[in-house]
Amino acid sequence: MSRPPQKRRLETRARLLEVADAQIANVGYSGLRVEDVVAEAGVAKGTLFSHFGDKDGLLAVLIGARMMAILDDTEASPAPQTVTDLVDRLLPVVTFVAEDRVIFDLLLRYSGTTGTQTDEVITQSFFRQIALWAGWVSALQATGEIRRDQPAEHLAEGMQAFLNHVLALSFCAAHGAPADFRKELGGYLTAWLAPQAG
Amino acid sequence: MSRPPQKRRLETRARLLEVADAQIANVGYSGLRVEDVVAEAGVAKGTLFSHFGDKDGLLAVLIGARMMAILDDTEASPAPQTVTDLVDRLLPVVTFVAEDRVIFDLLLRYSGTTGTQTDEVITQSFFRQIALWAGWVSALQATGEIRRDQPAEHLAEGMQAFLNHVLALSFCAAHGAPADFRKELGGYLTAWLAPQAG
DNA sequence: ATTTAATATTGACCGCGGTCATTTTCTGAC
DNA sequence: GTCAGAAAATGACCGCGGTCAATATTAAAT
Repeated sequence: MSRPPQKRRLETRARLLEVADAQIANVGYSGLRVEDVVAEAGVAKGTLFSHFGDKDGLLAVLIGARMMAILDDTEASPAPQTVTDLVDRLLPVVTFVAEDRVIFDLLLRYSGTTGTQTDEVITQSFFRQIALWAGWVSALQATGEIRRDQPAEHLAEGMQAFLNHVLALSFCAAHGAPADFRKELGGYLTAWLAPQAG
Repeated sequence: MSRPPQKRRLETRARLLEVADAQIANVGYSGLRVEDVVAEAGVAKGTLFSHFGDKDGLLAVLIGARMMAILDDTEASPAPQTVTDLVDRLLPVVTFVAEDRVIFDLLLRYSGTTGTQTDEVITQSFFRQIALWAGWVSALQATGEIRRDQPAEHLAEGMQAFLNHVLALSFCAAHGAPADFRKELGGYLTAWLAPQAG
């Protein structure tokens, strides 16, 4: 039958993640090459794939970890008091996602799946982010800063939709997302989240 | 200086597109292999890349053409009279985009760029679609079916944002988009487009 | 007709992600 | 200790997108 993973396997996995993370700091997510990772980690190619399935699986773990770190910071910071504050709170995530097209694509790909082994972290980070935003929205609904005619979770998912949209357009065009973020997404969101009668 | 393309080149390009389109009917967009296309077209590999840059460039032309065909049909049909009608009018596009993950990715990638040679068609189709939707929205704003506090173009882009979001989530989850389309996107859009005071 | 220069095409070659039968290493049973 | 069997790791191999210096074709100039 199936036994728990052995010590050696866990060490190999940790070393692969460590090496990949270090190399990404130099060449970026798009520039990462599997052969370089296994060479520096001192393992064979097949070993990496047996751990993470494919290259995206490896990246998903690293990206999920960074998303979690960003969410840790964000949760530690004070809650937004206005819609403008709320939009500003999204900046760290947007900046990270805009760092590399690969990040955007992978978050889009893994964010909705029920967690398997490889995409566990990235999936959790996604739901955690929506929950965090919904909490903010709910608080601002109470103060009348945000419309009350829709549930906070619904509005939070809408925020995600707008964010994806602007990021996608930003990747298409030459300009990076963070620079124009406040103008474009800010305009969408403030209008959309504004209180309304009925 | 630069001369206009020669007859032979145009013929080669047309043949490549023809063959690729036929093969896609069998194997789907994801299943298309460059080597098969050039083999059946009777040209060398490098020729294809000199025409379309990369595989995505070839697919972009074909996808753009299909988008244009869908838009032709849609424009020929009667204009929507209600928000529900409007949501229904989006179905042909959604069905097409959901046909293959590659379509979604490529539309996202090329839709915002200023037209170069390869992505010209897909870019035009994007702007045409937004303009078409904006026209519908504008008409429904006049009859009071849709909120008037934002310009029609703004709302049309928002529709695009929601549509992308739902499609992305649909690709992540197991269920296909068209089935749940009316429920998810319809819910978002009707609430968002509803008239409001202020 | 011949030359000339731009254009169009070729096909050998490469990079890199991914596979899989084989070998090595570990763990528990006796 | 040693033997059996599972887990882990190996490395030769493959598929396929993409490149590029060399070659062939075309159209204009003389």
